[in-house]
Amino acid sequence: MRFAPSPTGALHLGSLRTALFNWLAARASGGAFLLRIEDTDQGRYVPGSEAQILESLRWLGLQWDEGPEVGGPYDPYIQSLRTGTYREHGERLVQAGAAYWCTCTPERLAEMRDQQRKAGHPTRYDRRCLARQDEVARERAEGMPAVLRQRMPGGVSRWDDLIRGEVSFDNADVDDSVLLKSDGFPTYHLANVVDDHLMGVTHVIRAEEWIPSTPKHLALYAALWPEQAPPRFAHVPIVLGEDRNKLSKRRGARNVLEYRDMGYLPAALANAMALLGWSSGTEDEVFTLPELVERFDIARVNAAPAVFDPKRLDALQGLHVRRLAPNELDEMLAPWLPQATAEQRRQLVPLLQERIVRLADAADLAAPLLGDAPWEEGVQFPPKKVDTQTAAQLLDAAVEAVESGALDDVTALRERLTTMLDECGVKARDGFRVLYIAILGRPVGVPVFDAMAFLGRDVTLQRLRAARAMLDNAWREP
RNA sequence: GCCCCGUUCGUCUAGUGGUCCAGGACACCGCCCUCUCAAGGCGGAGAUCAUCGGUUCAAAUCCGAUACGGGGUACCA
Repeated sequence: MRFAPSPTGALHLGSLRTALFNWLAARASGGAFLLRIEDTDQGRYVPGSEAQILESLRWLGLQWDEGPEVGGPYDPYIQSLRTGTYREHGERLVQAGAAYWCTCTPERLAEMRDQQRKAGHPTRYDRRCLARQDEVARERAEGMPAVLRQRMPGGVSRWDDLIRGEVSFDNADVDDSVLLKSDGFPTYHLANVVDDHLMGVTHVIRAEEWIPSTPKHLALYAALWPEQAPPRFAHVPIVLGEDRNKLSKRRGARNVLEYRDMGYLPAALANAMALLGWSSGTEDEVFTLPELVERFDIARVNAAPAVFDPKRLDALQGLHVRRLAPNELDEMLAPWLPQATAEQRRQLVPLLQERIVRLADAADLAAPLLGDAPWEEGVQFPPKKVDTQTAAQLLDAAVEAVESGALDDVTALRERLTTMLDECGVKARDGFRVLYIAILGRPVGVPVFDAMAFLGRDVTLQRLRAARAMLDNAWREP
């Protein structure tokens, strides 16, 4: 199984899923996962994108068995370093009568296609150069730019797609594609087939957009290695955005590294992507990577395109976060809470684990505990259903209790204050909002008594008194 | 234009001729729990299985046509 991205940009969710399915299929069957960089288009090459792709795969945990950096028996795994091989195979195709040189200009081709379309015919090369190969050879010798074209055989192409079952094409509808460009680089069709064969690829798992060119690949395998069976093909459906179009950067699709930087867990992202088009067949849906490997079967992948739902990713992410052992989460949170000491983080984890989705959420939740707690813009104080007098009384009682060491037993403190509020006729759920605002600066957040214990006596008293002072001010300026 | 692929709740899906007047998950709504927010538990609403026709005692499941969606049609991958 191989994943063969082209370095024309960062790794997006669509290609990520293709990579994931390849990796899972390889791991599930004990096969090798091979990574190959298809950089045969010099015009579209984006510097740095290759490194980004590798980093994305590594972050997700999709380790490749052969490929860049790790090497392997068929090194190099970068197509721009293998151009000699492609030319040799191009030559072999010419000898076998399966390819021919062509010197037609782009202008002529465009005009030809125009007319074919107008006449209601499929657009395909008219083989003008095939009929004048001697002349073309002369032109090439004179330095005229030329491309090598595949000579598509007649008949019907069919294959048993692992995902779609039998697919067939009338070869008369398939074009004589360019195999070697005039700059000497191969196109995908040639490079891909040659490399997959030479590298021993047995299963080609790629996106659906390759279905129409599979007949070309099949013809190439047959011409080059007539004795051997071509690899099996599995064409996975496209991932769509919420607008039902193919995910694209322009429409706000993010790349893998952006999800990492937002604080998603690699396991959650992989889980969400696996569930797009695949299901275990049971009602379980939350899986780690090893659990996916155990259950994955490429034949269970759906043929229909799937819409990516970020809400589903969030839900899965929450479940994965809660599944983590406290010390695992602790470790993962470290980069997000740089100002916290190891001990503080350890105390924070139980308060955060059930409340965060993205790891980045931890920073917001913990902010009032690790630094100042400025009051949220527009916060109502005292809050609804709590009169100023009760709020003052509550804060006074809290101050007094904390002064006499109540933070050693916050449960008792809570009970005391609850009783006090009862006597004032205010429900605890309403009254404690006063405390939330005083301590955290907003009416919601981590449990306030735990927060006070975390902050310690001095900071707690300071914040309670500050809130108390606000009430006095409010009195003086009605 | 030509070719190919697809079509089950808003979304992801289960379902491979009878056990499906279609099951689960996310999202949504309600209730419970509760110091807030979450988390968790329970419940609700939500799909004439794209449409039409055929095969069959029986069809979401098999066949055909139509519609709609998507992909391809490059010296991009």
